[in-house]
Parts: sequence; structure tokens; C-alpha cells
Amino acid sequence: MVAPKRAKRVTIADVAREAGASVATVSRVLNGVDTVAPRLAERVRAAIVDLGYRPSAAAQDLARGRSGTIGVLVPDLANPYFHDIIKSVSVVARDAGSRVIVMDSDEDPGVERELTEDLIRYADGLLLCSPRMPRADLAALAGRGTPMLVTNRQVAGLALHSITVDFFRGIMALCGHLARLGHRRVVYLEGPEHAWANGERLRAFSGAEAFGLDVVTVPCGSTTDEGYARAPAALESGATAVVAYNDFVALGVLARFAELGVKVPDDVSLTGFDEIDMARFSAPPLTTVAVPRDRLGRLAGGALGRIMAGDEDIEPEVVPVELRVRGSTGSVS
Amino acid sequence: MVAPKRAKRVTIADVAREAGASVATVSRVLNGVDTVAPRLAERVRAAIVDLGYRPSAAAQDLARGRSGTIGVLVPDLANPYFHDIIKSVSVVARDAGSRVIVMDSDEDPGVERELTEDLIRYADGLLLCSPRMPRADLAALAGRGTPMLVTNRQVAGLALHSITVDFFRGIMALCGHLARLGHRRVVYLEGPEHAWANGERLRAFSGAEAFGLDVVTVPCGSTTDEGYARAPAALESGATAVVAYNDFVALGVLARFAELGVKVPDDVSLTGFDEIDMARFSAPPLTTVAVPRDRLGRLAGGALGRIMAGDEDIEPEVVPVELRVRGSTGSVS
DNA sequence: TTGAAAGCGCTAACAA
DNA sequence: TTGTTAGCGCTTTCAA
Repeated sequence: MVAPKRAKRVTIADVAREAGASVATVSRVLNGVDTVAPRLAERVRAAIVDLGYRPSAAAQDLARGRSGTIGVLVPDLANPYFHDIIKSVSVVARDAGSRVIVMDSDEDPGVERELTEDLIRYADGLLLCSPRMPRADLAALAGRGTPMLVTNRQVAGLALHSITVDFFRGIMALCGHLARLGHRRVVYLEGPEHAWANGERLRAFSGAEAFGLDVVTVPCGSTTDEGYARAPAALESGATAVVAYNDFVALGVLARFAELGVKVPDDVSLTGFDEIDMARFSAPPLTTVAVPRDRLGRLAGGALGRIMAGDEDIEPEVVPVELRVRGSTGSVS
Repeated sequence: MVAPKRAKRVTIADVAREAGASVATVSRVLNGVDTVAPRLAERVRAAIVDLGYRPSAAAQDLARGRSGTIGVLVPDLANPYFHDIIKSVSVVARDAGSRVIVMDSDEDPGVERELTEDLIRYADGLLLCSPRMPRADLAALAGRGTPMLVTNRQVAGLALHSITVDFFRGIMALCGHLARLGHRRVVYLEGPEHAWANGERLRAFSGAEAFGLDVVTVPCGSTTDEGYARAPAALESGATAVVAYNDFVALGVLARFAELGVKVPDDVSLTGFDEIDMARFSAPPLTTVAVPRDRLGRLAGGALGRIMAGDEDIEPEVVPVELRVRGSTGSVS
């Protein structure tokens, strides 16, 4: 093994010296300003390679007054829901010449607030995905002047740019589907308590109750484990259909039901939400609601870009969803 | 909506003026240096709040000569395998007062190299998870002097700090288990071609062949979709057991088999690798190999910390794995 | 087309 | 205990 040399940083001045040019010229070459004589530019490039020079991001950011970075905060990196959004935003960002840095708040409103404070110092713009933090925190952030966009959360009376999903309609579609199959009593396995998405679903259920559907609610969460754990409670409700907060939960329920000898959909129907990949690979495949996450991500990326460019007139968007009927729902026997 | 004011940045000088102190004092308060008179410190803190001041990350990083950031690169954010590692590293980092920024190369060696170049300018240290880039690129990076650590990849003859998983033993355990069940011919659904983990598995299989196990190989990948797609090919091999590259692939195979009416494990046995949550929720639950990802993550975080602190004497570690026998494997009929 | 030099906002000697 | 000031490495006028 070669002796490790923690070399002192190579700076733009070193390159300038090596190339026999000024730092200004090196900077020009670096930034693709084409008012540099080809021969000189070549010497500079050679020096850069020779010395293995990399511009310091901190110095560039400071001098430029911006970081070329957009910060994305998600409550759970493991959830493909956010993953797809990150991917799409990354593509949009890349096209705009900026990079994306991602942080995971682990569903904790406190951590979320903290990470956001951090992110705000590093990034030119912020994308808060399904933020769980209290309204007041969000308000404070919004008042700070940093360009930002929020997904899956609407806060009445706050000048907050947002792109949301039509969860309300999704649940209505699900309920309508179940009602047509003859279900009169369904149990809803609730999502994370601070999730706006959960509130929207609850709103939709009370709408469905107006149509004569009986809805009982069981606290749960957003993971397979939680679905697995709460499945018996769902059963006890005496409902003929279980509406899980999302596909993960539904998959957990499905597994537990299998263990308990409960047949889906013969004994009880089951639905998910989000349409993750696994939804169509389960046995039976899951009736769920498809959310166009890539579209959501692209919209978010585009809107955030415009906001960062100073455009304050961003229309709040609500992306539509689509019911996917599969084998996990059936008519009441 | 209130008129949006893209306020000019509040700087440390503004705070100093407001508080009637010097910038040095403000800096001291900011950094918790306790040689500031309580009353003065209080005034400074009040000014900070009043003005809504946030230190510029770029300026701090530049002045300090470090960023307090560690960069993590993963080939696929969606894979819980990496997710768990990120979580553990984040915890270690947080305890050390630094933050983690994550980037996803999307399994593309080119993008990977590019992102690493970027990361290296932002971070004090690098954690490359299962890098797919060619040996030469890795060598160039290693020679650059940035503290870095690689997981799941060993490169002979390169002074590269690494922490790897004992994939070899994992596959051997799996093969031994299958052999004891009477299997004589297994088919291996290969992982991503640039993955070191795949190479290790192949090595292990040739070891198993020495014990009389017949192994045929089918190119596949690392996702459920790919498993689903290659399942028929696996069947055609005439093997009595399918060893999937990982649990995702196995789950895809399982779904396809169910559609095709192939019974697991009666008609054919099936194994995964990694032990993701879903592995025990499938029907039948998956025989797989558990990888202690949290431990891997903590080890990585700790080791990287030491490397960044200048300790060059880091022992390469190989974390052990554990066979988990479940319902998806059975004896040959 | 090139270079000199003034910042960018902060930290950390060094003085007082 | 506090303040002054010289950098940190880069970009970007402004002159030449």
C-alpha cells in the first residue's frame, strides 16, 4: 500500500501558477466562459488534470451567492412513494443544472423541523414531501423567504406553494367500489397521525358515510409491520372490507390474514393505496388506488424551479388518482 | 397572500450591529464558545431571533475548511438494503455532529462516477455503497486523498478501506441447506452484472459445485420485476431449486410461479437473500439469508469517522450472515 | 483576451 | 471578555 498523503487542497491559485495564467482565467475556463484563447485554455485544462484540481464547493457557493442545490425532505426514504418523487425531481433538477440532496426525517416532526433548518442553509430551494410538522412551523418556514414547495399537504390561509394528490377522490372511488360489491361496513386502518393524507382520507370516509356506508376506524400506521399487527383488530370490527392506509399496510394485513386462515376476498375484502410494485404481486393481487408519482415528481420539480426563478404565481395542483380493481376485493357473500 | 419579499440575506454583521457587539462575539455565541458575558450573549441571541438570522453554510464551510458533511452514494435508494445502512450511518454521523447527504446513482456506473466527483467537493468523507464503477475509477478516487470507505466491494491491490458482507458464506449455507434437502441441481438468478456481490455469489457457487451440486445460471437483476420476468427461464433449467439474487427477485419469481401454477416448495424450492421485511410476509415465507444491515451501517459510520479523523489503520471487516430457513424450501419429492 | 482586486459570510488568530 | 482583521477559495466587475 502506498503511503497515504492527506494532500493539502489544490486551489485555483495553484492551477493558475502551473498554467502560467491568472486565477480569473482559470475560473473562466472552469465556467465555460469562451473568451479565453484556445491555447491558454488548453494549458489551464492540462494543469487542472495534472494537479487533480477540484473547485471547492463551499468557495463557489459563497462567491456565487447560491448553491445550485435543491433540498428534498421526506418522512421515510424506504417508502417507494417518495422514492419515485425524488427520482423525478432529480431529473428535472439535473436538467436545470442543479443537484438534489435528500434527507429523511423518519416520520418525526421534531427531526423534520431540525433538518429543514439545516437544509435551508444549504439549498437554494426546498421541497418538503408530506411534511408532518405543525402548522406554525410551516408558517415560520414560509415566512423565511426561501423558495419552497410542499407536497401532500395543504394549509388553509398560508401562502404555501403546494402540489397534492386527490386522496379524497381515491377513497371515494374505493368506497364506491366496495359499496357496489355489497359492502355496508368497512374498517379503515389509519395512517400516521400527523399525515395530512390521513386527514384527507378520513374526510372522504365521512363523505362516504353520507351514502350509507358504515366506517369504523382503527389506528395503525404506514408499514407492513403495523398492518400485520393491527389485522386482528380490523377483523374484530366486524366489517366485511378492510381499507388499509396504503399498500404496505395492506400487505401486512394480507400476510396476517393468511396465517389466521382468513380468506381474501372470500371472507373479507382488502384494499391498499398508492400502488407500489408489490401490489400486483401479492396473492391475491391488491385492489388499490394508483397515484401518478412520477407526474407528481415532475410537476413538483418544475414548479419549484419556477418558484426559485422568482415566479410567485404558481397554481396549486391536485394530481388525480385512479382506482385499480384486482383480486383482493369481492362481493359480500 | 402577503407580498413575497425575497429578503436580502441577513449576515453575521447585521446581527452584530443589532446586538451592539462584534462579529467575533456573534460567531462565539453561534458556536457555543462560553467566553461571552451572559448579558451580551443574550442580546446576541435576541438579535439572531429578531432578524431571523441563519449562518450561511457555504461561508462556514469555507472558513472552517470542512463541511461537516459525509456523502453517501448508493446504487438504488429504493432498496431497503441501502436504506438501513443510511439510517445507521446517519445516527453515527449525527452523534459526531455531522450530517449525511445521500445520492442515488440508479445502478449506472457512469452516473456513479459523476455523482462521486460532485460529492467529493461537498463532503469531508465518502461512503460508497456497493459501487459499480470500474476498478480504475475507484483507484483514481482512492488516490485523491479524500477519506473514504467502500462497502460490499473489495478490490485486490488497492488501498481501499472496506466493509463487506460474507456473501460467499451465505450462498454456501444456502447450497448446503438445499443439498441436505436432496437438491442436486439449482438455478441461480444472477444480480446486476457490475455488482461485486454477484461475483462473490458466483464464486461461492463454483465452490458448491465441488460438492456435487449442479448450478446453472440465468441473467436477471435485482428487482421484483426482473424476477417476475425471468421466472420461466429459471423453470426451463430443469433445476429443483431457484436461488434468487435477493429477496426482491425471489418475490417476483414467487408471484410468477403462482400465476403459472407452480407450487413452492412442492414443485420447486426458492430462496432469496438479504432478508427484507417482506420476506417473512410472503406465501410461503421465504428461506433467505439475513444480513445485519444495521451493524454494517454502524460499522461503516464508525470506520469512516476514524478515517476522517486521520486514522489510516482500519481493519477491513467482513460481517457475517445467517441462514433463515422458512417455508419456501422443501425436500425433493 | 487577460489580469488585478474587491468581495461573498464566516472563523480564528491575535491584540487589547 | 471583547474586538480587529486576516484569511478560506472562488467569482466577477473593472481596467488594461
